[in-house]
Amino acid sequence: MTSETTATVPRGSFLTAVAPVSAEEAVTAALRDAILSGRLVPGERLAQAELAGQLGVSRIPLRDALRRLEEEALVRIDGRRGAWVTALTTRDIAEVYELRIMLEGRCVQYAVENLSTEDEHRAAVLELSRRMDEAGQDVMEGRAARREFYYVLYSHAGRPRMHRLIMQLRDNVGRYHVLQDTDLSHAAHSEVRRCIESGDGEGAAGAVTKHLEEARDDLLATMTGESPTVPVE
Amino acid sequence: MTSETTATVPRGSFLTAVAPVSAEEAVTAALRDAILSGRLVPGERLAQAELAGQLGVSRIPLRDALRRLEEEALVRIDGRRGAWVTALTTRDIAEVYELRIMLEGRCVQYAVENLSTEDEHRAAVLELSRRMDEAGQDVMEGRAARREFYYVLYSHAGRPRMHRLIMQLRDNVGRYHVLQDTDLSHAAHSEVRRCIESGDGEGAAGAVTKHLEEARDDLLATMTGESPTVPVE
DNA sequence: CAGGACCGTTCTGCATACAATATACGCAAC
DNA sequence: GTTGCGTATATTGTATGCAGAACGGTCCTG
Repeated sequence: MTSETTATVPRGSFLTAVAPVSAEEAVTAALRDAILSGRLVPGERLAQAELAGQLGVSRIPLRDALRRLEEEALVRIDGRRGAWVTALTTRDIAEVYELRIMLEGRCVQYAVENLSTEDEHRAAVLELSRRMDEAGQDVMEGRAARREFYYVLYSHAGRPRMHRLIMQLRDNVGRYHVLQDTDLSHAAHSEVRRCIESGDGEGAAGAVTKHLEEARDDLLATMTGESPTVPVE
Repeated sequence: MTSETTATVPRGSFLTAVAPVSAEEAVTAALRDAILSGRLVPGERLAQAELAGQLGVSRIPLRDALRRLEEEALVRIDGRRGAWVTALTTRDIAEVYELRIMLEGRCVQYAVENLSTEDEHRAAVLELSRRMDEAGQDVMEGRAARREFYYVLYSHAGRPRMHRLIMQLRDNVGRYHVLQDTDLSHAAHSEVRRCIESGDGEGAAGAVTKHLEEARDDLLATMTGESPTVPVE
């Protein structure tokens, strides 16, 4: 009940997976995927009528999707003037990483500690970890595998708000990474996996924190040299 | 449509921003105020047509308002079944306070440090602090004053995401407080004010953290004895 | 008498249509 | 040549109408 329904949305310029529940949800997923994958670049204008026509829906669910993505900070809606794909400045990036470091360290610690007493869940998480390591060849596939791994891992922290927040922050900065730090990430993820196996929550927190600090520094270093991320206006 | 209804809606208790902008924004403010003030209690059903009629607008802006409040976790929308005012469990309360403690300690420290070099802004914040102390007689007025004080204070941390997040978390648990901890709060707020005057960021962080821990314990103690906060279904 | 299925009602989600506002272009005045 | 204003266009926000799903009640059946 997941893949066959892609035919419901016709001329999908950007469209990968469609949720079969409501039009708004399908449009949200399509636009989110387009933004995260980079097909819709930061600063790009999002015209309601144009997108609605491309996705084969009315403007109402599309507006709802834009508003939802605005709450996820992927889209910026400015009064009656329109909507654009959010463009982050280096200051924004730094803030997002500061929040991630605060939240993810704590979250992964809770998750690892909880998993130490839930063998079947831990096995599933470790299976995702293994798949994450294997899918390192393709760039987008590796990114999706990492996202799913941490999504499931953090879901075991027993803190839904924290979990949701972290994933939003991840998605926000993830599209800015140029993806050449795979080896660096690989080491950090292996460390996290060992901590899951040994039930070392604090160790996992330290590994995640260190990994995030390195990723932040790496990203900020690449950004400072370039143009300031497409000023929206 | 009727011009009279627009006058009833605003109720701009805290000056967040600007004047009469859109119907959706007015409806959002009205519903948010109703939820935070307790006129709409947790678990209450929110029917679109009924609320739209009461507020004098169509169902479209009202739907938008409900979706926005859902993102603020004040409303829960369940598929095609309807919308309810969010009811928090003790576990939810604990998580929200854990997040607040993590975020607000850091945020107030940044704010106080930044204010130490911006005299005019610091004066404005201290003025709000004074007004907060004076308006302690009326319950709702005191709550609004506290909210505005921390809103403005935290806005000087230079971290808009953190600021927005904190205010959402505040609003979520604020409506559950029974408001008899005013003297306790008063001492904590005085401590924060002294730290603002002296530029002691770490001291402010400690005061806020301690205050939040006490407020959390107080709220959880009152909730455990009572009924489990209106189960939604 | 209890349980389940059918049907009417009610509500939500979506599409279409209309109104209002921001933007862009052209023209005139300085 | 530049600046300010007025009009035309484009785009968003909102209202109304319609289709489909969820809920409640009633009737039928074991």
